[in-house]
Amino acid sequence: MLNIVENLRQEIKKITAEAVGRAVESGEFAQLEMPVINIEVPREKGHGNFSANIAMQLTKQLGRAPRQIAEVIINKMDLAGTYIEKVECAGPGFINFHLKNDWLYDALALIQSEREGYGRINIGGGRKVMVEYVSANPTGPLHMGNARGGALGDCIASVLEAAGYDVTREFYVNDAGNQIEKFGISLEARYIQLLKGEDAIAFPEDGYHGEDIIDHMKDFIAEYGDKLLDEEPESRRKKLVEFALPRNISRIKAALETYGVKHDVWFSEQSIYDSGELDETIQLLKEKGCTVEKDGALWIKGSVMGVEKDEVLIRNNGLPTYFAADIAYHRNKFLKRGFDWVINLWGADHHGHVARMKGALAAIGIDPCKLDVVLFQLVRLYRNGEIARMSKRTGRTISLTDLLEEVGRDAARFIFNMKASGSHLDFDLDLAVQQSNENPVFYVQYAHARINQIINRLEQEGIKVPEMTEVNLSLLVQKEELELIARLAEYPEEIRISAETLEPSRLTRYVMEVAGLFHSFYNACNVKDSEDELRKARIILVDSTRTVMKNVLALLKISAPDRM
RNA sequence: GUGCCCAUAGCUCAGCUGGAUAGAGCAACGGCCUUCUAAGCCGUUGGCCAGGGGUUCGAAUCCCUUUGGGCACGCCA
Repeated sequence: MLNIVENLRQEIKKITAEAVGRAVESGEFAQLEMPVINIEVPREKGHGNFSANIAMQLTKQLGRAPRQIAEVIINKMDLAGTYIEKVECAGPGFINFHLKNDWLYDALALIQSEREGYGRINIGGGRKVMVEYVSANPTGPLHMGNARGGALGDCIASVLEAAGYDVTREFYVNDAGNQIEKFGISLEARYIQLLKGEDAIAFPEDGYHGEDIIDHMKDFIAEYGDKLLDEEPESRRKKLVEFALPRNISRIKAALETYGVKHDVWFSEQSIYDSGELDETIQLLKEKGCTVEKDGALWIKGSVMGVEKDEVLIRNNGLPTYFAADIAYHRNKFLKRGFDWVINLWGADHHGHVARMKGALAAIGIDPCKLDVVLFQLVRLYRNGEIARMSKRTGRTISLTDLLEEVGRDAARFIFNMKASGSHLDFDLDLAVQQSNENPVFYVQYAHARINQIINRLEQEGIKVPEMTEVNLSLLVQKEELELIARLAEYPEEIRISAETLEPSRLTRYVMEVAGLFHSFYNACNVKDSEDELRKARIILVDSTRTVMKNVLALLKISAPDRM
């Protein structure tokens, strides 16, 4: 539950503010308005562990050169009882803080005591947050967009859990409305075609042309034969949907499970109709004067949503739109179920929906800031250097299931989380299964396996991971050792930033860096054949590295193999 | 046409709320295995941060603009 880096930052902030305060008291500084103090980690190693830019910020107010201001502040600092070794003024007026190595040793001790809990922080304070993701159209199999959204949403949820939120993972099942109609019509057409020949009925232009529709009907006929041929079309379609929809949904569930994605709630769109919440919401909008009738339809005014155009809520055929249901659904999330924060993952092609959704929330009295929409760019698959669309096995569009069969869950989850959600993602199918240094998943897993083998080998020789009380960590002084520890110490901070930016891609990059630093350490520092005391200290470092890598990979739900 | 996203090394991408000399990985080139896993490590080469203006002590980062990509603009979801 501890974030060492953040604690240090706060401490340094306080020391700096107090020093400025003392300078004002003693008259060395004129009365001033304290700016927000920024403490950052400098890129350049020689610039210390932390750096403050307050002297530059004060130049205008004080009318003095920044370096002069910095000198005064440094002289007023009280460093007793801190990790700070020295403070110096550098460059145009930065105040750089250099820390004693003790902070690193204490970080290692923290990892040893927190173990699998290391990295967890509590910026969430147990607040209820919903992450709604995948929410694929249940009329067909999961595609690459769902695959990226699934990996991304699932990891966002995990990151928020690690950051101290009470997270609910939700799948919105679009089992109502127009596309279910279309699904029924498509099934019906295939049903008749299969029984009476292709020419018996024309397949609807805007129907679902996928092979899976035909497969459903083949199975239906195998089980029930032609008994629906003479049925009323409307009830026939209903029965066909009742047959096929649950099959699709359970297939989606199965595919997601293989993928390591498990939603806590499968929320049915139809239930919004059935519970009366849809009518309630529309009534509410009417009462608030947010709606207008024209051309036989009911519209929500663009003006109340802060967007240009009005949007249809109820069509002139009396049926509500998806948007109307979506407003009611979001009202349910916040008001009926009391979520403090809702995060939706949508493909970038839905971006047009964001502003009006937030606007509609505002119209029904919900703070739109409580809704965040993470838009992710679409995925392009490559095989043999060319864009791949079709599965080798099925000859159909590549589904999530096909992808998992081809590259496996670890590679899929890792690669989908390597890039920021907003950037386009090229997924190289060949690379994902390559067992080489070009494949980042293997690079990371190899590092973990290597660590594990070091510790195993030592244990076989009767050497165990020592207790902290019998270890002198200050023997760890080599560059490779210190850099590795420093990065391990930053894990809770990485969680914080990932949670705040909703970017789990930070963590895949982080774990790659840790792997890299470990490999460097491994090549520079021998563990097994070191002198006794040093070996103990190095075992602690290696074991801590294993803990951190395991924790990151567990969070991403990627396996951490013991040997490779 | 209007709106949103994007543009950084040959390629794929980082760069947190503006900070000091712009970073990784891959590719290319040169080294390192009788020693805990060479699926590894070390080193070298490689950049007018798309162009132009502005804001300021300071800009890849913020604002404006041009160009070049992607997407959305339906009584679809």
